[in-house]
Amino acid sequence: MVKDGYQWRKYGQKVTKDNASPRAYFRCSMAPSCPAKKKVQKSLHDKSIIVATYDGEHNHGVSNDPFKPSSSALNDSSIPNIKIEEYASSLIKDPDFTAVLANAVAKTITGQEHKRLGLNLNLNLSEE
DNA sequence: CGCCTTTGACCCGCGC
DNA sequence: GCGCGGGTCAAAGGCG
Repeated sequence: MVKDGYQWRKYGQKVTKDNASPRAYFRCSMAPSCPAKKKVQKSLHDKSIIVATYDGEHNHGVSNDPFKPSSSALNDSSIPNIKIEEYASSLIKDPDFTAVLANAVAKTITGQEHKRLGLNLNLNLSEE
């Protein structure tokens, strides 16, 4: 399972016609009524690429921001199977992620979360 | 003990 | 109106 700083609870899995790989559906479990949703599926022809589609925005604050140095998300427990450098570089090269990163940085500076809509993260991650 | 994943069934919108 | 495809629910079992 791919972790990104939020707590997700899987509520469904479906194999679609245009993608032989099963697609997983996640919902945010940190807040009781959080509209944020997440769909995870493998890329069509490169099975090592995991595509995570985020829908909606979180109602609640982010208690564990994965991009903050003080966060434990990148330090030890979240990504046991790959190198952090590979993880970071694969994220940084993605334009959509850059927007998220910018938002996260802006939030650490301003203390406010900026509005953002659905986004697509193409993570070069291995599946757990 | 509580939260999570799993899995099949159900539901809903759309095209024919 | 029916069939199909995609999204969600909910019960059961597992793991920390």
